[in-house]
Amino acid sequence: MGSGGRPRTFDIEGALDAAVDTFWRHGYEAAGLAELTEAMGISRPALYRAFGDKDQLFRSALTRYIDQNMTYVSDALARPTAREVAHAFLTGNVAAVTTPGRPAGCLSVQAMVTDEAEAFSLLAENRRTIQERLRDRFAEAIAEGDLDAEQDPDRLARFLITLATGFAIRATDGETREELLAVADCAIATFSKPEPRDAEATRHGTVPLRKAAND
Amino acid sequence: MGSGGRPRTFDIEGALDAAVDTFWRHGYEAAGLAELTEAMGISRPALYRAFGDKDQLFRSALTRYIDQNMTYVSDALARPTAREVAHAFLTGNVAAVTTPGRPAGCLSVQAMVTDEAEAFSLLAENRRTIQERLRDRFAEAIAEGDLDAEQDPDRLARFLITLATGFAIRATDGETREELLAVADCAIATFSKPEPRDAEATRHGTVPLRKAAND
DNA sequence: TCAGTACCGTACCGATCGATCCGGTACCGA
DNA sequence: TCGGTACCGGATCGATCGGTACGGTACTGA
Repeated sequence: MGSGGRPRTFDIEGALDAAVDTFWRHGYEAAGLAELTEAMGISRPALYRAFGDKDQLFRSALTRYIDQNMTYVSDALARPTAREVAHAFLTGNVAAVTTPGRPAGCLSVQAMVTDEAEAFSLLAENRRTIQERLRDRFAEAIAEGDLDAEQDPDRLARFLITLATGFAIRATDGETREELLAVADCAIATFSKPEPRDAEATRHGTVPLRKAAND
Repeated sequence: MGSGGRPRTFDIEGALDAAVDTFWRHGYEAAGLAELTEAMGISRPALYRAFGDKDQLFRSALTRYIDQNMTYVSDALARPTAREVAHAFLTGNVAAVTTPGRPAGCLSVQAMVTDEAEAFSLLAENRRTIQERLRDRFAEAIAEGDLDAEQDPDRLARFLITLATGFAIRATDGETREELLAVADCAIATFSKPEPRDAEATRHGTVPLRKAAND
């Protein structure tokens, strides 16, 4: 029983990186097999042998993209205060979507064009996962007294995710890193501390309202 | 020489509306001729005779979409205070991207997948135009004393556009209108008035308050 | 040496893409 | 009545889509 066979003649991770770049630039539908194989430097059958089909290749590429380009999410969540979490998340996102030498925007948003394909659910699921991690982190911050108790963790998490998603689109519109960072600063103000002595000022800076329905 | 010819047998505006819906649901690339012609109820050659080619059809559809579904932008800009402008813009956008019976999201964002096509520039240009109108409006608000003079009109406009763009994506992720409205309320707090002391009625933003002092 | 295995890539598959050819038809003014 | 014109749509175009069949090759263990 032979365990061998002809060895692969290309670097599979290098090829995957090229696939990430291609999907990132053009999205799922617009990235054709011809473009993919040319960027990856391999033949069409080699792609199918190594990665399955186009959909599986995209899933592999998305996983690698998340591992390599969204580490700022975990980094942000590890910050000690809610305000720092929000700040690190937004600035990290801006940096990621405006990295020189890489395609503008975010693969998770850029590829969303997939017309009700299976891959679509992966992207929304990724955003939902990050949103849940942010929400849990802000709930913790409230429990610790780090964040105003009147704030809704779910709403704050949604706020950050929505803004970050907007950053990805705006970056592909040509917005610069500095411009997006300035926008991020607008949002940080939402994450004020309880300010026990001057409660009224805190109340002014935030907007207490009906809590969002969560499902 | 005859000026006539066989009359068109379909409603060209109705067909265009169907095209808007199809592009809205699937984006530019994913909306195929077969799907378009079926939705529009006309044959393929009829489409080309009436609208030119696919690209020109999309431009016509985008124009009609803007005319019919983005009136909230002009409405928002006409509000008396900067805070009301911001509030009306964001809530109007949320309503537009979560209208029951219509596709979730925004055609201008959904169709952005067009792989460096000419149509792409139209979409970014549309966002830039709106951003400029908001910026001018906020500059005016500062001049009138309606908005804190330390605010940057350009940054505020960018902030709203970015958030609205994010709303469009998040709506297609399945976020509900209420959830997005709650997020919008987060952002309204940024538009504070020059004199923070008398600001008490910042509830859920439904009741915009005019500045008690002069202007 | 030789069967087994997994890689290689040329050439090709059916389906679908956007776009058009062309014979037929309905309306105009002369 | 008739030439001119513009719309009608079935049939079809070449190009490209995602995906594969297949003959050839390089490595394994027996």
